[in-house]
Order: sequence, then C-alpha cells, then structure tokens
Amino acid sequence: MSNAFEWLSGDVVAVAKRLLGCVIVREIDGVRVVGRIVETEAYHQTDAASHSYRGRTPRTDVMFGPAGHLYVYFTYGMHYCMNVVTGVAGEGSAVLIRAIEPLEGLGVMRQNRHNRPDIELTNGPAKVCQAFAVDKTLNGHDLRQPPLLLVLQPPIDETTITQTTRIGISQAVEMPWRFYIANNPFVSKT
DNA sequence: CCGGTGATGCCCT
DNA sequence: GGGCATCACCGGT
Repeated sequence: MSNAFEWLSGDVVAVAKRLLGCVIVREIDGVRVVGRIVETEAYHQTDAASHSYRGRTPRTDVMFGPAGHLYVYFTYGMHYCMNVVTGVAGEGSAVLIRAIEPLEGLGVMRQNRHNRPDIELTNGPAKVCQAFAVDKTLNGHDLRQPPLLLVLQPPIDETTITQTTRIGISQAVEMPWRFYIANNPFVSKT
C-alpha cells in the first residue's frame, strides 16, 4: 500500500536533510501562512539528547507513532517547538524544525511575533511555532491534513547543505545532526 | 557586537 | 526538586 509520507519513514538523519527546502502550509483564520524549511536537527531514541532516549512516556508518545505526524513539546516554561515524526511506528525518532524562510502570510507572522524584525520572525524553533501559531493543541496532528500541511519539494543540492553539531543540548553534544541551507539568512544564530 | 541571565511551567526522577 | 532541543533584554566593550 502506498502512503504519501513514505519518504519520512527512513533514517532520521537522511530525512532531516531531505526536509530542507520542504514547505509548511498553515491556515490561520482563513489566511495562508507559508514558509520553507531551512534548518533541521535529527533526534533518535538511540541518542542521549533525544526526548525519546528514556523510552515512551506520555510526553513523547507521538514521537514513537507513525511518520508524518507533528510532535510538539513545551519547554523553558514558555516555548513550544515542533518536530516532524519519522521512522516506523514504535521507533522514537523525529526532526526538529529549527528555522523557516517566510514565503506567504508575513502579516500574520508579524502579528504573532509582536512586530519583531522580519529576519527574526522564524529563525529559531520557538519563533517558528509562535509565528505559525503552533502549540500543544497540534501535538499529534497528521501533516497531510489542514490546517497544517507538510509539502515535499525537490531535494536541495547536497553541496549547499551544511552539517554541524546541534544547538542548546547538553547530551551527545558531539553528534553532527544539525543541517541547514548554507548562506540562508533565516537560519538561527549560532 | 557579545556574553550573561532571568523568565516560567511541566515532565520525569 | 532538577533540568530543560529557548528567547529577549541588559550592560560592558
């Protein structure tokens, strides 16, 4: 049987790279808010930095579910971050969306982001969620369905992908599982 | 420009 | 009760 999200079921690191350039389409009060993914990080249950490392819990349940759903978590008492679940059912893996290039609906993003400068609308994982109005109510959402869609795009040229260690973690700090589109101005600050 | 830090709630130990 | 896949602001340079 075929599945529109079969491409998400493979190795999480490969999927993290493949997600670069893919498009997120959000509908908020009838307005389309659209952007293209420019920075990602891979997380897997075999990796000490991953929420799924210590097993399946109420918080991480979605991460162990089928690929193509959204894993949203709350952190630092005030921020949400969003991940695309990858791998096969029962495998705890997901890709954190760290930064997006705004394409459409910038008025809504500016409003949601309290009129910050455009370059700061979506250049960080919690900023992305704020701009796209993503919170816990979308945890587990199927990304093939409105009001939040993930749309596959042609692969980014391998030579324009930069690979580094991940940001803001204290475990497995040496693992080079962060990817971004080189020279894109909307990548988060390091 | 850059490093340090306070805010703030929830999950897991 | 500790620690967080962060952000924005502050002050010194």
